[in-house]
Formats: sequence, structure tokens, C-alpha cells
Amino acid sequence: MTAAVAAETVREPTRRVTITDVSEALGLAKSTVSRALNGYPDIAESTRARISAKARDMGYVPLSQAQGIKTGRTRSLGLVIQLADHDSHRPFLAEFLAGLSHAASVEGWTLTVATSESEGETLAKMEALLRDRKADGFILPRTMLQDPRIELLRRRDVPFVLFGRTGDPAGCAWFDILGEEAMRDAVVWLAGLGHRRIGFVNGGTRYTYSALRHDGYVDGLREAGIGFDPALVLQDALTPADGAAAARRLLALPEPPTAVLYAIDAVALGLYRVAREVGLSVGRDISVMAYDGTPDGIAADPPLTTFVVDFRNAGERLAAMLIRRVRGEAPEALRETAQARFLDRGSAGPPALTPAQLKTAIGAERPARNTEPNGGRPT
Amino acid sequence: MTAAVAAETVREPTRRVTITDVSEALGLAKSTVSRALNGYPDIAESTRARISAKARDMGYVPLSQAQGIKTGRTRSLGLVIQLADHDSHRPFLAEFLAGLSHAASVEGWTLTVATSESEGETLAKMEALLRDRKADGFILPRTMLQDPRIELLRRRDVPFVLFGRTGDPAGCAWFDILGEEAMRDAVVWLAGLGHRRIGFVNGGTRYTYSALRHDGYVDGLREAGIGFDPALVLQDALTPADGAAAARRLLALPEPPTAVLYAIDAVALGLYRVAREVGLSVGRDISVMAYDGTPDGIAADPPLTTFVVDFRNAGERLAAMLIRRVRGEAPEALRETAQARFLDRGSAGPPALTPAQLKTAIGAERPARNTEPNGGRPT
DNA sequence: TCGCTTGCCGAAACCGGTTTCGGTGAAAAC
DNA sequence: GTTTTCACCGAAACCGGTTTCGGCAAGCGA
Repeated sequence: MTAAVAAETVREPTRRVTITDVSEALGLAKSTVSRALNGYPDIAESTRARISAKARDMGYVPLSQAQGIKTGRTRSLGLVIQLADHDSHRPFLAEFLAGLSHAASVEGWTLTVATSESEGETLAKMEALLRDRKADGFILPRTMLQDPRIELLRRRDVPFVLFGRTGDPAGCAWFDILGEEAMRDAVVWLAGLGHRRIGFVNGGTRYTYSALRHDGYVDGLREAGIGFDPALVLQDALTPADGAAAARRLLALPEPPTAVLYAIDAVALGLYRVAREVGLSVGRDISVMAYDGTPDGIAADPPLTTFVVDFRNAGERLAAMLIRRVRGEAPEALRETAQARFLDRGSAGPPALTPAQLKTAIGAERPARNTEPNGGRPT
Repeated sequence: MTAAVAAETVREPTRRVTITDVSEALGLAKSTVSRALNGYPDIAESTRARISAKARDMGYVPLSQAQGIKTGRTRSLGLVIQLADHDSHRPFLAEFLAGLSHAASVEGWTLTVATSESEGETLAKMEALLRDRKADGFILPRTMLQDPRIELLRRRDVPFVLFGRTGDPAGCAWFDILGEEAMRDAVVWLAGLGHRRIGFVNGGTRYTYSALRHDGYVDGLREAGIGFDPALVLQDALTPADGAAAARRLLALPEPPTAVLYAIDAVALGLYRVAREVGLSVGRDISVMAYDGTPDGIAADPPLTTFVVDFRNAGERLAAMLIRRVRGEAPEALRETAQARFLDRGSAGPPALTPAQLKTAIGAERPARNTEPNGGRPT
């Protein structure tokens, strides 16, 4: 009741201050004010100063949609999230959005978000956002070697930035984390602990990061002086279930790895399950490392040793870059990379067993299901 | 190289079809076309039919920002996500966004997202989005009993819908899951299994859901004929750490509960840790149930029995309601609720112990750390 | 037959900006 | 001292719509 009254009375009639208000307050033509504020060269510096001062303390903020009707741009960033149940980025979505939103709002821009269930729908959503002028450009997460989104935007001459790299970098701006360096460092670190048989469970081969991380793994082996064994490498593991299957296959090898490096945290959690089943202690009997920095990794026992990606920072950098891109800067000048931060949480240690010992330990231990502390208590 | 050439040649000059194009094609004034398409009564039905047919097959779609300059509305929904490290909704953000985005796009609307780190920033972001006309209304997640967002929007007469309920429902539209029913059902179900001492670990008391779920817990006790014991109820547990602390306090009671009901999945995971520490088997020695349907709950051992909330559906309903709200429908007609789906995954079973037995079992079992299968193997 | 509604549509103003195109005055060139 | 040039600003058109206002013709009652 009181609320309704309040809504009626307090309702602020604060008409927004327009460019006309500013021009009239100064006795100038509104075209002059517009050109002054937009940096046209045919305005005297003194006049420009007068105008921007007045505009500032009158609280004038141009209405982006009114500008857009003529300029075609509305100061908004587009993000189309393609959902997939295996999406390992999902836990970080909030961080990523926070980064994007923050960097955007600093410049007075906003973020338009859409979701899609398929590649085709993603393209359709992007076209719709362009048609409605709800996005001046796009952030493209999870880039692929051959990416139809890039092709579309290139063709339409729409600005975009990649979170990740791609096959043909022409005309592309990007921000990416050097996953290859993380993989290399991981291998070197594991080798330093004494491991010589190191498995690698990679992510989706269609994504750009996959080939890069594989290269990093190979580089690490070379640096550590360990020979490459293709039997130790598995591809396209995207879910915990995939990760568990991969772990089983690796442990079933004649000479199983004493350490497994996963390209994705969430997938690595699958190894924990397998280890529990076959009675191996993670971090002692079998070491595991991964990449991403999932919060879930902390809950694991022992917590997962990993490389932490700062998704918030990634969002901030990408938004800032896209804004500059929309403003006309060349894509070649807008390419940044950063490193993931190594975080040792105990899931990788010196090998307690040789591969041969490991092999026999696995066979001896089953069934390993009944390992609860209070197993035999009567109901 | 080929891409650059393509960008140059294929660049579509597809000028968008405007209302003027349509009016000229029909030999009518554009004002007539506008009024026809917007349902004004002073247009003959035959004319209206002719116009909308022509508009359709010319592919005319009004430019929302051009409309907005006059009407003030741009067909966009606003969502300000207030981040907090304890936010239990975070795992569901993608689902929620998918629901919002999908329902919005069906009506030709879009979703503008911003994030904030504090209550004050949330309000500021909402004002900024309104000022820029980037949002015609807002979805307010995680409503509180006393919610400053609601007060702001009421005062400004801006449409909004709540995900949750609130203290003063005047002028509010909402969608909510009946958490109170879930809590009641949980208690009744636990009682049916034989539990008489049932703890309750609630979430943040400032949020509306908290009081409701507490009521549901009490209702369940009444229905099961169990007396209410305030010692079994803890409030404001928002993180796994909080959940662990709560579990310790409950287990330290003279007569500890044999089952604990958590208002939040993520918090309930804290009990698993405590159980492992003191050597209790979850689902046998101590039962636990919670609410939300977190994916993390599946990874727990045993998987967490819970009530699953369909966040995607929630997003869809909320977006649809907000659109209707912006179009002028009364808030009182836009109030929906739904139920969470019970999902038995094995973390709650018949009590294996009496509270007294439980008490002694806890004391006897420590230290319980060295329970790994291959404990004593030499390095 | 005449005047008055009423139904239906066109003309024009408007929304809040941008951009093109001249025009003016002062300084520079002759 | 006159002409030319240039720097600087105003007027007006425009962007793609909405909305107000008024006018015309047909229909109605008298």
C-alpha cells in the first residue's frame, strides 16, 4: 500500500539531458556539440573544452541507441555461449562473465548474452544479434582449428576476438592461455619427480587448444629426455566418464604410466574413480595432473594438482580488446597471451611403484569396493 | 589470403528493409504502416492484413533501437548477477542463462547481462542499464526478504520479476520453486526410514528461501510426529566449510542426529568431509539429504540424495513473464511456482545406529586418516 | 438535402543523435 | 587595400521509427 503510494509520488520525472539541452545551454548548434564530443578536427580546441566541460557537469551521456540509428553501433559486446554437457568451461562461466562485464562497463559498454545448443544455432544467434544491433562485435570462446563463426564474421566484416587461437590467424585478434607451456612444464615436473612413463589424456581434437597441448606434452618429453610412446596418448576425452575410460586403458597397458597428465581438470576426476576401484592411492601409486583450476579439484581427495587459469582476467582482456577492435584498431595489434599458474595440491608425487609393480598391484587388489571405514557394521 | 579476398567480394550490401520500404511498396504513408503493425484501432482490418502480409514477405523487422528512441523500450531483458564466492547458484548459471536466452529469443528479445560484487554495485548497474536503455526490465535472482533491488525498481516504476519470493509481495511478479515442500517431504521421508533425530542446516537467513525452508522442515516434523529441537537447527551455512562446521556441531551434541537435512547441496558436501574424518559411512551411519541438484553431488561418494531444481525451466518461465510484464500485464497475474524433483541417490538410508551408538562410534574411530587401500607401501 | 459523426488514412512533427554542406570572419597572400 | 585561404561554426537533412493532428469521404439521422 505505502509502496504503491510511493511509486505514485516519488516517481522521478528526471528527463534525461540530451545533446540539445547542452547545445542550448551553451548557445551553440547541436551539430557543433556532437562534432566536438566526437573529436572532429573542425572544432576549435577552446570550444571543445568548453563543450565537454559543460556536458560533463550537466551529466550528459549520449544515448547509445540514438547514436546507433545513424552509426550502426550501440556500444555492446556480443557473447553466444554454445552449451554442451561436456563443457569444461561451465564452472568458470561466472568468472568469465564478471571479467567481460567489468571491462565493458568501465568503458560504458554492455554485454549481450545468448546461448545455443548447436553450431548452426550459434551462427543464427549471432546473425540475429547483428540484425537487431544488439552486438557490435563478438567474443568467441572455445575456438576451433576450423571455425565457422570466424568465417561468418570475417565475411560480414564484423569485429571479433578469440578466446583461444585458430588455424588461419588472418584478421583475428585473440587472447589465449599458453596451455602448451603448462603441459610442457607438467611433463618436466613429473620427470623431475622420477616418472618416466607419463600418460597424456587430451581434450577435443577439433579445438585449437588440443593440438597445442599435445605439442606441449611432446616438448616436455623431449626436454626431459623421454621417448614418445603413442600408446600413452589418448584424445577426445571431454567428460569424467571419458577420463575414467582413458585411465582404464592406460592402466591396462603392458607397461602402464605412473603418472597421467590430463588436458582438462574435470576429465581428470575420472581417474580418481578408477583409482578407487582398483585400489590405487592417487598421489602415491599413481600421479595425476591437469589443467583449468576447477573448484571441483579442491574437493577431490587428494586435491588435484593443476594449472589454474584466470578466467576473470581473460574476460577483462577480451572485452577491452574487442572494444578497441570495434573502434577500428587493427587485429594484428590485439593479440595477447598469458600463462596458467601452477598449483601443487598433492595429486602428483614421486612414483611409489615401477610400472611393473603398478601392474601387479592392480591385479592383486580387486575387489576393492569394500573400503569404507566402517564396512561390516550390522544394520 | 583467400579469406581476405572473400571478405572483400562477398561482403553483402544487404541494406535492411525499413518501414519506408514497406510503405512505398504499398503506396501508403509510413505512419499508416507503423500504426497497422502496432495494432492501432484506426486502421481498417483489410489494410492491416495487406500491410502485415507485405511486411512479412519483404522480411521487414523493425529496428528495436529506432523504436526505442521514441518508445523507450528496446526488447531487452536485464540480469545483474551479484557474485559471491558462496553462491550456490553458480553451477547452474549456464542452465539459467540458457532458459532466459531461449525464451527471450522466441519473442525476439535479447538478454543483457552485467555482474557486480556488492549490493551497491548491483543497484548502480541496474541504473546504468536503464539509463542506456539496455534493459526494459529485470530478472532478480536470489531474492531477499527485504530487497533493495525491488525497492529501487518499484520506485522507478520499472518492470521486474523475482526468482524467489519476498517479504512485501505488492507489485511483484515471481517464479519460485517450493523449497518448503521439498524440506517437508525430506523430513517425512527420513522419518519413514526410521530417523527420529533429524538435523537441519539452513542457508542465509537474509534470503527469502531460508525462512520458507525452515517452515518446511518444521512442517515435516509435525507431520511425522517428531518434536522440534532447536539444537538440531543451524542457520546461515553457505559454503562447504560452513557445512562441515555444522556437521561437527551436530555430531557433538549429546544426542546427535542420525540424519541431516541441508538446504543447499554444496553445503552438504561439507558433511562428507567430516564423516570421512570421524570414520562414519555416509548413507549408513549418517544420512544426508539436500537441495539444488548440483552436478558435484553426483561425484560424491555415495552420490548425494537431493531435490533437483530445473534452472533452465526457471529461466524460461521468468523471461516469458518479464516480457509480459513489460508489455503491461499486471504483476498479480504473473506468479508461478514449481516443485523440485526428488532424486534418491543413496546418501540417505535407514539409520544403522541409534544416536547413542553414533556418539560412541565417533569417539572410537579416530584417527581415521589412514584409510587408503594401499596405505603402508614403501616409497 | 443538409449537417454531423465516424472510420480511415496522410502529412508533419518528433525522438536524440550524426553528418553533409555552406557560410562567415579573420588572417594570410598579393 | 583587395583578394584568397582557412579555421570554425550553423543550418538542415538524415537515420528509422512513433505519434499527433487534421482532412476527407462515406454513413447516419433529421
